[in-house]
Amino acid sequence: MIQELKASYGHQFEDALLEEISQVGTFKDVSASYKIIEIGDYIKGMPLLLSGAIKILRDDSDGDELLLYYLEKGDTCSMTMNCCLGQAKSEIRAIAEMDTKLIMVPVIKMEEWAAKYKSWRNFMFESYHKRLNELLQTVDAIAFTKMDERVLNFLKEKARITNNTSVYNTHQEIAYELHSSRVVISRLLKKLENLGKIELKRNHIQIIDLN
Amino acid sequence: MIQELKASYGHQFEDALLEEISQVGTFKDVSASYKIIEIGDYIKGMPLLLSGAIKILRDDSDGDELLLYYLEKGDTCSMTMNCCLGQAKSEIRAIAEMDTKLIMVPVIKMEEWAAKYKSWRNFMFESYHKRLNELLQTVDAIAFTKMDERVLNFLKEKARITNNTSVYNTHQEIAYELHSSRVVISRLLKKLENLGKIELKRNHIQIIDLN
DNA sequence: TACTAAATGTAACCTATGTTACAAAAAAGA
DNA sequence: TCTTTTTTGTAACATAGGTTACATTTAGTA
Repeated sequence: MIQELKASYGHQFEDALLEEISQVGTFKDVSASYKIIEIGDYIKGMPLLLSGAIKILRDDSDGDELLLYYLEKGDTCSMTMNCCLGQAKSEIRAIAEMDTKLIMVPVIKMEEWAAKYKSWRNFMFESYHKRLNELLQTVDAIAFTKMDERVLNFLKEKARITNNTSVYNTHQEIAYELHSSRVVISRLLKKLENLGKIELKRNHIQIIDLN
Repeated sequence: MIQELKASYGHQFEDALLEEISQVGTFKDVSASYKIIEIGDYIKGMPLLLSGAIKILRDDSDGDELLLYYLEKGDTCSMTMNCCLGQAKSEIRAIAEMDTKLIMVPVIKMEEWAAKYKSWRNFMFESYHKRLNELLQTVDAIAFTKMDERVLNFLKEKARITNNTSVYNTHQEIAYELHSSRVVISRLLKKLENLGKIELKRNHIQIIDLN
């Protein structure tokens, strides 16, 4: 574990901190589409991502879903950090987008290390910072851009995250994550196909050129 | 200044910290609709609100606007904290919603105090926390609720912030903040009037019952 | 008071997106 | 192979919200 920890966080954390993390943290290896956190869950630990990716989703009361952003290697979940301070229940759902390795750190350590290690403080602030900006981009996307552009951006981002020019999602799944309907997504995807940007297959979408 | 500072922050900051703040902070008294931060501005200080309220707005590239949330007494701007770490340019616009008193703290102090004072660390984390949640609510509003409900919520929130049952905005101004058009807002306000929830006057809206 | 500018009301129309319904194609099982 | 389920394609229609255009009202001010 300590090697993988160093590979992802060695450049920013002191050895003493890395040591402490490996002492109290528990290693987890979750497979794709495993549900890590559900809305309303009480948070027991703070995840430090080693590899893979996690998608963070928001629900409304009617069960409608919306993709907020992805977490990747070196990231942690600010929402989790949130829960340690104020109310303890999760406001979001976290699902492994692919096979993912992470370390769970007990929440009590957060505060302790914030006092003790400058690098940890910076890490926490930077995480909040990144997440705020990602949420801002989500706001931009839903407030200022239309669905066709959002579909395009979804494909781009998903291809980047998975490092694959094929996106393995059904139209229905994309509709859920963008909070739209299957018919609308099929329609827009067909347009993108006619523009020569993608090719539609069953269960996946082959990306040709998204520019 | 030290009295006003204590009134707003005395319960959460140690005396030593309060003392330091009053040493290095500069007191500002800005009047309603004063533009405190513009998008692209370089941030020189971190604002601590003593009284009044500030609205935080997001723009897209075409100049379209969107109200993100309000800051009130005891709040600070997480976006500002952001700028000290990563890139220094502001992603948002901040405008005084009413006459507002605040203290500007030099950004260098942020880091220093985070190491020195536990209460300051907590304050910073809590600010991020609050802001993340407020952004989440903004996401909810634009993703999951329709314009009529958003108008209603705007009126509620504005009335709460200003502590006044009259909302002094033109329909055009509301349209800007909700990223809609004047005609649409007029239409929806008229519906609310017909429902007996409000009364429309020139330049302001009298709230009757928003439930 | 008369003129001008700002704010509001309203109709008619347009467009993006969502909904319903059903057919066709592909994959998975039996 | 035959049957069933999942996925995709497509038409027809509904609706919220945006746009244009113009009238009316109100407030400021010359």
